[in-house]
Amino acid sequence: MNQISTEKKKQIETIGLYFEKELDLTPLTARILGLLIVASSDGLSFDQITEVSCASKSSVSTSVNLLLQLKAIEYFTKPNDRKRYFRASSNHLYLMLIDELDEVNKGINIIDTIIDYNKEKKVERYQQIRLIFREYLSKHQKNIQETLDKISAIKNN
Amino acid sequence: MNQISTEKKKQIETIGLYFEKELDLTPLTARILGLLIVASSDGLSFDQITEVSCASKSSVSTSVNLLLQLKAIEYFTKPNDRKRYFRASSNHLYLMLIDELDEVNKGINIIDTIIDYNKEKKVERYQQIRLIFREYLSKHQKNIQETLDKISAIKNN
DNA sequence: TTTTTAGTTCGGCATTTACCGAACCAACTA
DNA sequence: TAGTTGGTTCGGTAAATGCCGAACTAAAAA
Repeated sequence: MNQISTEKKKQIETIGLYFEKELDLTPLTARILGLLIVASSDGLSFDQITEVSCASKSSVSTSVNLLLQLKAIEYFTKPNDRKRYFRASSNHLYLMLIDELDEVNKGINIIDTIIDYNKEKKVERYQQIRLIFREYLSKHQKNIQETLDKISAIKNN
Repeated sequence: MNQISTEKKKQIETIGLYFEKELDLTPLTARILGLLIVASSDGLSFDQITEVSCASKSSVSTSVNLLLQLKAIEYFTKPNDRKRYFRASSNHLYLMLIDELDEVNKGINIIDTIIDYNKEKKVERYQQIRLIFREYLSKHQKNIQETLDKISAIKNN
């Protein structure tokens, strides 16, 4: 990762923006995650991250520690090398699903309340749309749960 | 909507927080949407909104106009009454789905890129998780698309 | 015609966000 | 032991966000 192509930089940016939204990360933290996803699985050192991300050591420190805490990234060491090398784990996908499931469950509670409010109201068409949306949420919930189960199965070998 | 129970206030808050995240609204704008969802379909006047939401006229003006523009709410008038009455439309659900579809499509592009990067890398387990996640996104995409179609069908009577 | 009503516009301000630099520390190295 | 390496901590700050109040406007009412 000495040199980095313009193409890859664009990809890092795109991936960063995506995770920034999905995982509620700051721009820099998301960019670092993007970087470590795109980077080779050999990992990047702290210094390489600061260099490529064009950020200060302190900011990188904060971001990296947050990502470690979220288990979105992990580190390893090499023999005769004090440095830690960071790489993306696959846990950010799992994390996103957990978050999403939580959000969907909230959504289900809310839509159920709203449906209940409007049980015998006039605007029937709206209620119909709400019920369709409710069905969508149920399917979505099931899809997430099944995916989480599959991933868990792999994690536990 | 002269009096408003503590229970309802809590619900408005909860709904507000939900739409704040899903539709990227400011706290106040989201609270107003929540309020109009919970309120009776008779609608609330501008003044009632300012009163219940405890916000300034200027802030309410900005928020209401944004929600109108998003078609998340709509207004109607009563004979011999200059006021506009606002109520939630069902379009916020449609809006959320459009947003979500867009996000899912971005996600699919990204995960495909990542899968491609790691085609012949060592950490096979990660790749497996990525493929499972990819499958989840496909299903999710299909679910959204089908829901949008159903809602469209109703909208066009 | 004057006043009131129903809202809009715009400048400002308090708070929060996102990042930085400088000082610091702990462990290894010469 | 002194210096270097690999980070961490913490105070500060520029910019963005989110809301407000005061002044304004267009239309209706008196």
